Amino acid sequence: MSAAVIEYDQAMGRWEPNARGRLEQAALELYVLRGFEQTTVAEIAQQAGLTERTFFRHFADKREVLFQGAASLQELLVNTVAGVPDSSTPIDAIAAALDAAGTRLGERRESARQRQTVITANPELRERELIKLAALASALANALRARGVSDPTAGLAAEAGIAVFKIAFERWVDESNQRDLPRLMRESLDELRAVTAGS
Amino acid sequence: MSAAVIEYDQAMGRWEPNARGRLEQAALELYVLRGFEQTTVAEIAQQAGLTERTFFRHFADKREVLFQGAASLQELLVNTVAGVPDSSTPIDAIAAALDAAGTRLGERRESARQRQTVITANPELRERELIKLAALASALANALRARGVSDPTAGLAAEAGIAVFKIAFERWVDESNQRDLPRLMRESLDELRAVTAGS
DNA sequence: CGGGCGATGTCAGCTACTGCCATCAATATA
DNA sequence: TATATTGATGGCAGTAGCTGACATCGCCCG
Repeated sequence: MSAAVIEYDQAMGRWEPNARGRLEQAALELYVLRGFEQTTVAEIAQQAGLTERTFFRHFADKREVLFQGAASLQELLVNTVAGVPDSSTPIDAIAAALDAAGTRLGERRESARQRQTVITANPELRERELIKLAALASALANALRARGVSDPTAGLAAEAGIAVFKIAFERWVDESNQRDLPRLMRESLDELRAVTAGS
Repeated sequence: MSAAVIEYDQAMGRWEPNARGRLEQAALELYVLRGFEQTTVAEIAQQAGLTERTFFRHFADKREVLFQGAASLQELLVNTVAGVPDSSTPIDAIAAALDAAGTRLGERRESARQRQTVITANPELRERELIKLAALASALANALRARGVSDPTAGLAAEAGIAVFKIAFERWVDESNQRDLPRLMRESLDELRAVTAGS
């Protein structure tokens, strides 16, 4: 199933709709096709029928175009933590957030895999991914503090949650197994509980 | 205590000793003085009495000059995990590694603080720091697997260990408290145990 | 119909980073 | 002692990411 490669090029005038979306799609296609480093921003812009300068008005840099979903994922995590019953422990709130994230990300498996293949193939993109995950951890910690969780605990619970997220997502991507992402999240969290208890 | 600002400049000929060390020192001084972004590689090289081209022969990029200690820290962690008694659990091995790392890093507190101030002030440097920490986690996971720890557990224990490392180091840097770094590592690990057990 | 306004184009410029080749100094070798 | 070799450095040109300044275009609003 080859994704349709749509070319816009110079024929299109200005003000065709959804410039940002066209740039995103063009970037992903080219990153998959030739690799991240071998793709220039000028090429992306050309394929989207725009100029390089316009690309940088929509995205802070060449990497950021791959991480547009991060903001809404962060919002999902924070809202989930905020919406959990008052009686819940910090780790329960984290578990709920991981479940929500797993459900959301698990929906479009193939596109997630494709994107992740591009990212893991390039150290610069790995760096960007890691700082996005760190931002998620920071937001989770804040959400826990808003629930009254005290400071070192909030940070640790958030970091531990993101660690589980990373491991579960990694397993989900490279294994060709049947377990879905929310299940892997729960299993990984249980394994973290087991390993920290062991001593 | 102001660090002596040594200038080499054009007067020095080639082949003055320790070019790499001079570049490191010049870079740190300028990053502290003017900030990372406001410092050009040409300026660093000039202050070290070298050229920009030579800088890039010693360091892969402008950020890498701040992360030379990472390799030896990774070695320390891996060796510590490898040297722990066979009877130890994974989390014990991690605890030992964190203790060793805390002792090592705790020795030069002021220079660590200075370096960390530069890093946290700049997102690009934060990204580099995070990928170095991810490399530590990966190396830790490998060291655990070499001890026979099975796969999801090894990765989770390693990630959890690095999470504790991050939190403890952060506390050590911004608080002006008396607790030393190894102690903060132990306390943070205990808090992680407590939070994961809660549910 | 005209003027404001936001999105885009155009252009010049800086800087990080690389490849290629020349040059230098120390060391090995004849 | 003279010379070849070698490793580190300099010099230079070039690419690409990214930015600032200004012009231009199309839409909307009065």
